[in-house]
Amino acid sequence: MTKLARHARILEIAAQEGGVSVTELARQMGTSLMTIRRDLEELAKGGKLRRTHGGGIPVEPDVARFQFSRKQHICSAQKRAIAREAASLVKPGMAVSLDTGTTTLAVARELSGIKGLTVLTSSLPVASVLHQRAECDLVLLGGAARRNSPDLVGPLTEDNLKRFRVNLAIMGADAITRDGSFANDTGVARICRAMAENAEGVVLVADSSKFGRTAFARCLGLDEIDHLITDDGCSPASEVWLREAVAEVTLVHPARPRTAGGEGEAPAAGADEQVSSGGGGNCAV
Amino acid sequence: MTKLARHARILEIAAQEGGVSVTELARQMGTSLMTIRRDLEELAKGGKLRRTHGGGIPVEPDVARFQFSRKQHICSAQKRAIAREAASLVKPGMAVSLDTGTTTLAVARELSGIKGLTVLTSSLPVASVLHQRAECDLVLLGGAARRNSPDLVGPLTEDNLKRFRVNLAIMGADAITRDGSFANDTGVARICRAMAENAEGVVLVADSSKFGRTAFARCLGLDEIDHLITDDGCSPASEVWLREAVAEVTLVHPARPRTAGGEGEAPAAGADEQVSSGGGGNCAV
DNA sequence: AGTCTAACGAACATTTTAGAACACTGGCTG
DNA sequence: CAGCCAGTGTTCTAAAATGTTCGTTAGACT
Repeated sequence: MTKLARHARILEIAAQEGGVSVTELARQMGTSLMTIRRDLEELAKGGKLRRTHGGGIPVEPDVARFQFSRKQHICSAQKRAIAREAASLVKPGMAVSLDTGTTTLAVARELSGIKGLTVLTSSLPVASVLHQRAECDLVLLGGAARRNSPDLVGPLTEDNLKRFRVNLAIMGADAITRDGSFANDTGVARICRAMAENAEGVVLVADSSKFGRTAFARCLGLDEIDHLITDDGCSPASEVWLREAVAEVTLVHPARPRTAGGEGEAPAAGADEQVSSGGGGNCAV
Repeated sequence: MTKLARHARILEIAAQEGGVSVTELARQMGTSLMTIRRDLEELAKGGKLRRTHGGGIPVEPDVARFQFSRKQHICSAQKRAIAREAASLVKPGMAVSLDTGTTTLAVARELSGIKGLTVLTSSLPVASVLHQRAECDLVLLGGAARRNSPDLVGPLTEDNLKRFRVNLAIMGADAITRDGSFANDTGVARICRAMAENAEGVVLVADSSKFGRTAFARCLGLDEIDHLITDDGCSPASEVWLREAVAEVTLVHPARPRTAGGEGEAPAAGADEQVSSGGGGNCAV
């Protein structure tokens, strides 16, 4: 085996496996360790590989990243609990649409593992979470990219939505009042309405901080919402009118840790950076 | 698993999940807790991660990332030169469409600074590069997300394309023969055709390694291409039939450093170009 | 507020790897 | 043919990485 052949093979393996080890390569190619080291050194010098102790890894994997404002750590425990509840409504094989927002993003994270899903979304973060999940068909709605927000709006998005029917639309809101759910952006509100129109069931996910505040654009009337999922932090008064107007209301209790997995989630809204020790349970976003 | 490989993985998980925990990472990577702690310490020291009790959170948690295959570094000098040449065809105020591929991605990078652009794309990396560029209106075509590639295909994408007319379609290819340009994916090929149909001008960007190889799905005939931009590594024989079939062909010289403006280079039609006779050169992909 | 658990980080022991120096091989050129 | 040279293997020592133990401390629970 010639040097160039080894180099090519090393790069191939590195790309495929995500990394190579000197000892493993030497064994595989029947050469000495020193030879492999010299190979790696050369490849690293040429920028084709990143050298590590004991081996090498491919150069920076290419990522497309969409950055957006960082306000998402707010109410993370509540959002996580709400998201779990919402995800429990999604059954294998369903088609669901997710609109933009931090809470729906949390839902997307919880959807992993549900098989045979088809997900329709206008949110790039949601798409990013579900992309490459083997069990999920992902359809990204077209549209104009909002400048400071990684999601798509506009007539194209709305028209695209008309082409699909989903079992469940899971949507967020910036504010909820007796008059319905509201968003700060009219484009987003229109998407929200379009999603609701093309879904059998409409689920609204929103932490309790959304009650009693107000936002610019109306999305949905409370009577259009089939199921509202929020946390137990809303005022008793709100709960009364909610239960009157919305077909089904679920209050989740984020503070109370759940059995499986053992996640002791940080309770307070102020504790934005707590990563609890337990299982992977740390949804800082 | 080596140290750097772990570091990369940790950052990846942190970005995707919104946080990591020491115990979880140690279990997942089969190392001791202390090793993970030292990893996190190092990452935190480098500013790549914020350390928390029990784990860490990404410094920029609010990022949508789409990972894709790591072959971008291949022929990067050629691609860059080609991209510059292609970008020089784009004038302020134009509407252009970009299809998927590493070369078109390079073009997107070179487009920054051109004012008043409207860009239409089915590629998430391209979108990510252009997103938040103040001078650019970005329309992402809807569609099904391809599993191992961060781009969108399918009937929705094709239909969406029909709604727009652009001045220039800038497209890549996986292979180019006398029969035209080819892609490895039929969906991508269809998008390519749809883009060409709705554009006043069609520019094909492809490094010379694409010649003489073959790919599965045909995109465009050579007569449908208004302008082909490639590097000087293609064989003289290829150059002959290219110039016969394609309206305009530009060969760029990546080795020869260009002046700052990037536009000064002559189209090199008659210029003495030392074309390496080796055929595709050393470009693997 | 007090107690208890889990995480932390320092110090040390152990294993693995790096890299320099030198020897060997086979093909090539003068 | 001798010499050269790139590539390779071998040996050895320093350095790096990792695991383990243990006293300390930050958070979580009551």
